[in-house]
Amino acid sequence: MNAVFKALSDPTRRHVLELLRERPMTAGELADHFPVSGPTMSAHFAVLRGADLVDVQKVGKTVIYRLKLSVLEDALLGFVGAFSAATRSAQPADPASPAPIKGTS
Amino acid sequence: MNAVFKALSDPTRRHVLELLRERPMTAGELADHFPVSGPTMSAHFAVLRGADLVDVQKVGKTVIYRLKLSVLEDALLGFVGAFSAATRSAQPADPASPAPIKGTS
DNA sequence: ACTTCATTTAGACATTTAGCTAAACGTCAC
DNA sequence: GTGACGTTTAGCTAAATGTCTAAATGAAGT
Repeated sequence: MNAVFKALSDPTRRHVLELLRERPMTAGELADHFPVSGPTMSAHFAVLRGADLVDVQKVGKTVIYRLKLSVLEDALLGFVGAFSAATRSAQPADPASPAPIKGTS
Repeated sequence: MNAVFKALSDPTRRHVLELLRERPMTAGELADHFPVSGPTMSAHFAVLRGADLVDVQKVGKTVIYRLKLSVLEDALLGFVGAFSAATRSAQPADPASPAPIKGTS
């Protein structure tokens, strides 16, 4: 899960995922969308693979990348979901009320 | 939004947010949960402030941090939400079907 | 005023990261 | 097999990041 957030911390990689959201694409096709070198893109792909966010399929001399949506959803929804769930009942969020602080008593 | 994902890329900072999910806490109280120095925690807090993920309130000689849930939700749900929405109608995700690739034709 | 406590700032250091070029690897077409 | 193409690996540099200790700041208590 850490790997997923690490992968998402780079704008280029997030954009790659957004492109893959529409349809699977080859490495070269993805790379065409960015002003960086091929090897740099390859490194980004490696990070996405390391986070298990993409599936790889070699077809001839091209490599097709495919989004693994469930992994992305599990990580992000799992994380933010815990917050929302736990907060529907607590968290006054009122700037005027100091709210109890423990430990510094 | 980039700042939010950058902030979330570190496990310590994610853990801080999870602690703040329960209730607001002072810097020192938060720091007690981690095996790193005070200044290191202060740097993490600065990143969270930079991402606008926390509110700060100085009370006497302590500083109270408060989670800004809406910012977290907007970033994460906004991002993953676009994926899920766009995908409910497309994305076969079937390993057996190559799916059409454009550009390499 | 002096001290003490909570937190941040400053400065240093090691590691990681994103980027590059050049070279290697695999596959296809000839 | 040779050459071209798509992609990755290797090796490098510059910048960013996480960590530390020491020092500065600010508020409270004596």
